[in-house]
Amino acid sequence: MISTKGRYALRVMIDIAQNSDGGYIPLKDIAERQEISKKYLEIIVKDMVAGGLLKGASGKGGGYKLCRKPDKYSVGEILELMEGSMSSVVCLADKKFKCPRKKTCETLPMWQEYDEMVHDFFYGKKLSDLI
Amino acid sequence: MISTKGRYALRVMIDIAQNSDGGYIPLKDIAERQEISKKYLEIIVKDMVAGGLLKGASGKGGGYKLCRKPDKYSVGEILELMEGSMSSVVCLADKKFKCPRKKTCETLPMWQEYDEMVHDFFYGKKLSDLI
DNA sequence: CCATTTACCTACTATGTCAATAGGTTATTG
DNA sequence: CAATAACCTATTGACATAGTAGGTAAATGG
Repeated sequence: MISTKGRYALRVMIDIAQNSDGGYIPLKDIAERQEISKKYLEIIVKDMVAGGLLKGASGKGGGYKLCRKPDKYSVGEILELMEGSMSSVVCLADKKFKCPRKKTCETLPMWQEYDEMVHDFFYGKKLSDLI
Repeated sequence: MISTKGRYALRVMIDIAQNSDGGYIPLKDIAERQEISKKYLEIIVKDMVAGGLLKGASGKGGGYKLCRKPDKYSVGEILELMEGSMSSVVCLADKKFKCPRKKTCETLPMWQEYDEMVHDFFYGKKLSDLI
Protein backbone atom coordinates (compact mmCIF):
# COMPACT_ATOMS: atom_id res chain seq x y z
CA MET A 1 0.00 0.00 0.00
CA ILE A 2 1.35 3.39 -1.03
CA SER A 3 1.63 5.62 2.05
CA THR A 4 0.84 9.32 2.39
CA LYS A 5 4.51 10.12 1.81
CA GLY A 6 4.44 8.82 -1.74
CA ARG A 7 0.98 10.12 -2.50
CA TYR A 8 1.61 13.56 -1.05
CA ALA A 9 4.95 13.83 -2.83
CA LEU A 10 3.21 13.17 -6.12
CA ARG A 11 0.60 15.80 -5.36
CA VAL A 12 3.28 18.33 -4.44
CA MET A 13 5.01 17.73 -7.75
CA ILE A 14 1.76 18.14 -9.66
CA ASP A 15 0.84 21.24 -7.67
CA ILE A 16 4.14 22.91 -8.45
CA ALA A 17 3.98 21.90 -12.10
CA GLN A 18 0.52 23.44 -12.36
CA ASN A 19 1.11 26.59 -10.36
CA SER A 20 4.64 27.67 -11.10
CA ASP A 21 5.79 29.82 -14.01
CA GLY A 22 9.35 28.81 -13.30
CA GLY A 23 9.65 30.63 -9.97
CA TYR A 24 9.63 29.27 -6.44
CA ILE A 25 6.35 28.27 -4.79
CA PRO A 26 6.17 28.64 -1.00
CA LEU A 27 5.17 25.47 0.85
CA LYS A 28 2.44 27.41 2.64
CA ASP A 29 0.57 27.84 -0.65
CA ILE A 30 0.95 24.18 -1.61
CA ALA A 31 -0.24 23.04 1.82
CA GLU A 32 -3.32 25.23 1.56
CA ARG A 33 -4.23 24.18 -1.95
CA GLN A 34 -3.68 20.50 -1.22
CA GLU A 35 -5.23 20.66 2.25
CA ILE A 36 -2.29 18.91 3.84
CA SER A 37 -0.57 19.99 7.09
CA LYS A 38 2.35 22.24 6.20
CA LYS A 39 4.39 20.80 9.06
CA TYR A 40 4.04 17.29 7.69
CA LEU A 41 4.79 18.40 4.16
CA GLU A 42 8.06 19.91 5.40
CA ILE A 43 9.35 16.42 6.17
CA ILE A 44 8.28 15.08 2.81
CA VAL A 45 9.60 17.99 0.81
CA LYS A 46 12.92 17.83 2.64
CA ASP A 47 13.42 14.28 1.35
CA MET A 48 12.41 15.39 -2.12
CA VAL A 49 15.09 18.08 -2.12
CA ALA A 50 17.69 15.62 -0.84
CA GLY A 51 16.62 13.16 -3.53
CA GLY A 52 17.00 15.66 -6.35
CA LEU A 53 13.31 16.03 -7.18
CA LEU A 54 12.93 19.62 -6.02
CA LYS A 55 15.06 22.67 -5.44
CA GLY A 56 14.45 24.80 -2.36
CA ALA A 57 15.23 28.45 -1.67
CA SER A 58 15.03 30.19 1.71
CA GLY A 59 13.88 33.70 2.46
CA LYS A 60 11.45 36.05 0.85
CA GLY A 61 10.46 34.96 -2.62
CA GLY A 62 11.69 31.49 -1.77
CA GLY A 63 9.94 28.16 -1.83
CA TYR A 64 10.26 25.10 -4.00
CA LYS A 65 10.43 24.43 -7.71
CA LEU A 66 10.98 21.50 -10.04
CA CYS A 67 14.50 20.67 -11.15
CA ARG A 68 13.38 19.35 -14.54
CA LYS A 69 10.48 19.49 -16.93
CA PRO A 70 7.50 17.31 -15.91
CA ASP A 71 8.12 14.80 -18.71
CA LYS A 72 11.58 14.13 -17.32
CA TYR A 73 10.20 12.73 -14.04
CA SER A 74 8.88 9.21 -13.85
CA VAL A 75 6.27 8.37 -11.23
CA GLY A 76 8.38 5.36 -10.25
CA GLU A 77 11.33 7.55 -9.41
CA ILE A 78 9.20 9.71 -7.12
CA LEU A 79 7.52 6.79 -5.39
CA GLU A 80 10.73 4.84 -4.95
CA LEU A 81 12.42 7.80 -3.27
CA MET A 82 9.57 8.29 -0.82
CA GLU A 83 8.52 4.71 -0.17
CA GLY A 84 11.91 3.07 -0.25
CA SER A 85 12.16 -0.14 -2.23
CA MET A 86 9.10 -0.93 -4.34
CA SER A 87 9.75 -4.67 -4.12
CA SER A 88 6.84 -6.90 -3.25
CA VAL A 89 8.80 -9.14 -0.90
CA VAL A 90 11.78 -8.82 1.47
CA CYS A 91 13.66 -11.45 -0.50
CA LEU A 92 13.90 -9.02 -3.42
CA ALA A 93 13.87 -5.68 -1.57
CA ASP A 94 17.12 -6.14 0.27
CA LYS A 95 20.11 -7.01 -1.93
CA LYS A 96 22.02 -8.20 1.13
CA PHE A 97 19.22 -10.54 2.14
CA LYS A 98 20.45 -14.05 1.37
CA CYS A 99 17.55 -16.46 1.46
CA PRO A 100 18.64 -20.07 2.01
CA ARG A 101 15.59 -21.26 0.08
CA LYS A 102 16.34 -19.12 -2.95
CA LYS A 103 17.20 -22.00 -5.27
CA THR A 104 14.16 -24.08 -4.46
CA CYS A 105 11.59 -21.35 -3.70
CA GLU A 106 8.48 -21.99 -5.79
CA THR A 107 7.14 -18.47 -5.35
CA LEU A 108 10.24 -16.38 -6.08
CA PRO A 109 9.80 -16.39 -9.89
CA MET A 110 6.28 -15.02 -9.45
CA TRP A 111 7.47 -12.19 -7.19
CA GLN A 112 10.19 -11.36 -9.69
CA GLU A 113 7.71 -11.27 -12.55
CA TYR A 114 5.39 -9.10 -10.45
CA ASP A 115 8.11 -6.66 -9.43
CA GLU A 116 9.13 -6.26 -13.03
CA MET A 117 5.57 -5.50 -14.07
CA VAL A 118 5.17 -2.91 -11.31
CA HIS A 119 8.51 -1.33 -12.15
CA ASP A 120 7.61 -1.01 -15.80
CA PHE A 121 4.23 0.48 -14.93
CA PHE A 122 5.50 3.24 -12.67
CA TYR A 123 8.67 4.05 -14.58
CA GLY A 124 6.67 4.24 -17.75
CA LYS A 125 4.33 6.83 -16.27
CA LYS A 126 5.68 10.36 -16.35
CA LEU A 127 4.71 13.32 -14.19
CA SER A 128 3.50 15.03 -17.34
CA ASP A 129 0.99 12.21 -17.86
CA LEU A 130 -0.77 13.19 -14.66
CA ILE A 131 -1.30 16.87 -15.40
CA MET B 1 4.90 -5.18 0.48
CA ILE B 2 3.50 -8.68 0.91
CA SER B 3 3.89 -9.74 4.56
CA THR B 4 4.87 -13.12 5.95
CA LYS B 5 1.20 -13.99 6.36
CA GLY B 6 0.56 -13.93 2.64
CA ARG B 7 3.87 -15.49 1.72
CA TYR B 8 3.66 -18.26 4.31
CA ALA B 9 0.04 -19.01 3.38
CA LEU B 10 1.12 -19.53 -0.21
CA ARG B 11 3.95 -21.82 0.88
CA VAL B 12 1.58 -23.84 3.06
CA MET B 13 -0.76 -24.32 0.12
CA ILE B 14 2.10 -25.43 -2.12
CA ASP B 15 3.48 -27.71 0.58
CA ILE B 16 0.16 -29.47 1.03
CA ALA B 17 -0.39 -29.73 -2.71
CA GLN B 18 3.02 -31.35 -3.10
CA ASN B 19 2.93 -33.67 -0.09
CA SER B 20 -0.64 -34.83 0.23
CA ASP B 21 -2.19 -37.79 -1.54
CA GLY B 22 -5.62 -36.55 -0.55
CA GLY B 23 -5.23 -37.13 3.19
CA TYR B 24 -4.59 -34.67 5.99
CA ILE B 25 -1.11 -33.28 6.58
CA PRO B 26 -0.20 -32.36 10.17
CA LEU B 27 1.01 -28.79 10.66
CA LYS B 28 4.09 -30.07 12.43
CA ASP B 29 5.32 -31.63 9.18
CA ILE B 30 4.63 -28.48 7.17
CA ALA B 31 6.39 -26.30 9.73
CA GLU B 32 9.46 -28.53 9.65
CA ARG B 33 9.65 -28.73 5.86
CA GLN B 34 9.10 -25.00 5.45
CA GLU B 35 11.27 -24.04 8.41
CA ILE B 36 8.60 -21.78 9.87
CA SER B 37 7.57 -21.65 13.55
CA LYS B 38 4.64 -24.01 14.02
CA LYS B 39 3.10 -21.66 16.56
CA TYR B 40 3.04 -18.82 14.09
CA LEU B 41 1.71 -21.03 11.32
CA GLU B 42 -1.22 -21.95 13.57
CA ILE B 43 -2.48 -18.38 13.40
CA ILE B 44 -2.12 -18.24 9.64
CA VAL B 45 -3.67 -21.62 8.99
CA LYS B 46 -6.60 -20.77 11.24
CA ASP B 47 -7.47 -17.85 8.96
CA MET B 48 -7.08 -20.08 5.94
CA VAL B 49 -9.60 -22.55 7.32
CA ALA B 50 -12.01 -19.74 8.17
CA GLY B 51 -11.55 -18.34 4.68
CA GLY B 52 -12.35 -21.63 2.97
CA LEU B 53 -8.86 -22.34 1.64
CA LEU B 54 -8.13 -25.36 3.83
CA LYS B 55 -10.01 -27.99 5.77
CA GLY B 56 -8.75 -29.02 9.21
CA ALA B 57 -9.22 -32.22 11.17
CA SER B 58 -8.31 -32.76 14.82
CA GLY B 59 -6.88 -35.85 16.45
CA LYS B 60 -4.66 -38.65 15.28
CA GLY B 61 -4.41 -38.79 11.52
CA GLY B 62 -5.62 -35.21 11.41
CA GLY B 63 -4.06 -32.11 9.96
CA TYR B 64 -4.92 -29.93 7.00
CA LYS B 65 -5.80 -30.53 3.38
CA LEU B 66 -6.89 -28.51 0.38
CA CYS B 67 -10.60 -28.01 -0.27
CA ARG B 68 -10.18 -27.91 -4.05
CA LYS B 69 -7.76 -28.92 -6.75
CA PRO B 70 -4.74 -26.59 -7.10
CA ASP B 71 -5.95 -25.15 -10.40
CA LYS B 72 -9.13 -23.96 -8.67
CA TYR B 73 -7.21 -21.58 -6.38
CA SER B 74 -6.00 -18.23 -7.63
CA VAL B 75 -3.00 -16.64 -5.97
CA GLY B 76 -5.00 -13.42 -5.67
CA GLU B 77 -7.66 -15.12 -3.61
CA ILE B 78 -5.07 -16.45 -1.18
CA LEU B 79 -3.21 -13.16 -0.86
CA GLU B 80 -6.36 -11.10 -0.51
CA LEU B 81 -7.59 -13.28 2.32
CA MET B 82 -4.33 -12.99 4.25
CA GLU B 83 -3.33 -9.42 3.45
CA GLY B 84 -6.73 -7.80 3.41
CA SER B 85 -7.45 -5.42 0.55
CA MET B 86 -4.87 -5.47 -2.23
CA SER B 87 -5.59 -1.86 -3.18
CA SER B 88 -2.64 0.44 -3.66
CA VAL B 89 -4.20 3.42 -1.88
CA VAL B 90 -6.69 4.01 0.95
CA CYS B 91 -8.97 5.88 -1.43
CA LEU B 92 -9.66 2.62 -3.26
CA ALA B 93 -9.20 0.09 -0.44
CA ASP B 94 -12.08 1.28 1.71
CA LYS B 95 -15.43 1.49 -0.08
CA LYS B 96 -16.78 3.69 2.71
CA PHE B 97 -13.90 6.14 2.37
CA LYS B 98 -15.35 9.22 0.70
CA CYS B 99 -12.54 11.44 -0.56
CA PRO B 100 -13.58 15.06 -1.05
CA ARG B 101 -10.99 15.42 -3.82
CA LYS B 102 -12.22 12.41 -5.75
CA LYS B 103 -13.58 14.39 -8.69
CA THR B 104 -10.48 16.50 -9.20
CA CYS B 105 -7.77 14.08 -8.07
CA GLU B 106 -5.11 13.88 -10.75
CA THR B 107 -3.63 10.66 -9.42
CA LEU B 108 -6.73 8.56 -8.85
CA PRO B 109 -7.02 7.26 -12.44
CA MET B 110 -3.44 6.00 -12.23
CA TRP B 111 -4.12 4.14 -8.97
CA GLN B 112 -7.21 2.61 -10.51
CA GLU B 113 -5.30 1.47 -13.55
CA TYR B 114 -2.57 0.06 -11.32
CA ASP B 115 -4.98 -1.81 -9.06
CA GLU B 116 -6.64 -3.38 -12.06
CA MET B 117 -3.30 -4.56 -13.40
CA VAL B 118 -2.32 -6.07 -10.05
CA HIS B 119 -5.70 -7.73 -9.68
CA ASP B 120 -5.47 -9.30 -13.11
CA PHE B 121 -1.95 -10.52 -12.42
CA PHE B 122 -2.68 -12.31 -9.17
CA TYR B 123 -6.12 -13.62 -10.06
CA GLY B 124 -4.73 -14.92 -13.32
CA LYS B 125 -2.06 -16.92 -11.51
CA LYS B 126 -3.28 -20.25 -10.16
CA LEU B 127 -1.82 -22.33 -7.34
CA SER B 128 -1.16 -25.03 -9.92
CA ASP B 129 1.11 -22.62 -11.80
CA LEU B 130 3.47 -22.52 -8.83
CA ILE B 131 3.98 -26.23 -8.39
C1' DC C 1 -11.22 -46.55 27.31
C1' DC C 2 -7.34 -43.83 27.51
C1' DA C 3 -2.98 -41.93 26.13
C1' DT C 4 -1.42 -39.72 22.28
C1' DT C 5 -1.91 -36.81 18.61
C1' DT C 6 -3.60 -33.00 16.50
C1' DA C 7 -6.31 -28.89 15.78
C1' DC C 8 -8.15 -24.93 17.96
C1' DC C 9 -8.38 -20.87 21.28
C1' DT C 10 -7.10 -16.58 24.04
C1' DA C 11 -3.85 -13.63 25.49
C1' DC C 12 0.49 -11.22 25.51
C1' DT C 13 4.76 -8.73 23.72
C1' DA C 14 8.67 -6.59 21.44
C1' DT C 15 9.73 -3.97 17.56
C1' DG C 16 8.89 -0.95 13.98
C1' DT C 17 6.36 2.14 10.89
C1' DC C 18 2.98 5.76 9.94
C1' DA C 19 1.28 10.21 10.23
C1' DA C 20 1.77 13.70 12.30
C1' DT C 21 2.93 17.70 15.95
C1' DA C 22 6.03 20.98 18.38
C1' DG C 23 9.34 24.29 18.71
C1' DG C 24 13.08 25.90 17.35
C1' DT C 25 17.40 27.90 13.92
C1' DT C 26 19.27 29.55 9.59
C1' DA C 27 19.08 31.96 5.28
C1' DT C 28 17.37 35.55 2.11
C1' DT C 29 15.41 39.73 0.58
C1' DG C 30 12.23 43.77 -0.02
C1' DC D 1 16.17 44.86 9.86
C1' DA D 2 11.87 42.72 9.99
C1' DA D 3 9.35 39.65 7.56
C1' DT D 4 9.34 35.46 5.06
C1' DA D 5 10.48 31.00 4.13
C1' DA D 6 13.29 26.91 4.28
C1' DC D 7 15.63 23.82 7.26
C1' DC D 8 16.55 21.00 11.63
C1' DT D 9 15.82 17.89 15.81
C1' DA D 10 12.90 15.68 18.79
C1' DT D 11 8.61 13.59 20.36
C1' DT D 12 4.11 11.23 20.14
C1' DG D 13 -0.08 8.20 19.69
C1' DA D 14 -1.91 4.70 17.10
C1' DC D 15 -1.50 0.69 14.66
C1' DA D 16 0.62 -3.39 12.28
C1' DT D 17 3.94 -7.06 12.12
C1' DA D 18 5.89 -11.22 13.57
C1' DG D 19 5.95 -13.70 16.57
C1' DT D 20 5.67 -16.37 21.79
C1' DA D 21 3.20 -18.72 25.63
C1' DG D 22 0.12 -21.71 27.59
C1' DG D 23 -3.77 -23.67 27.48
C1' DT D 24 -8.55 -26.55 25.82
C1' DA D 25 -11.16 -29.58 22.68
C1' DA D 26 -11.56 -33.31 19.51
C1' DA D 27 -10.43 -37.64 17.38
C1' DT D 28 -8.23 -42.13 17.04
C1' DG D 29 -5.01 -46.16 17.34
C1' DG D 30 -3.76 -49.60 20.53
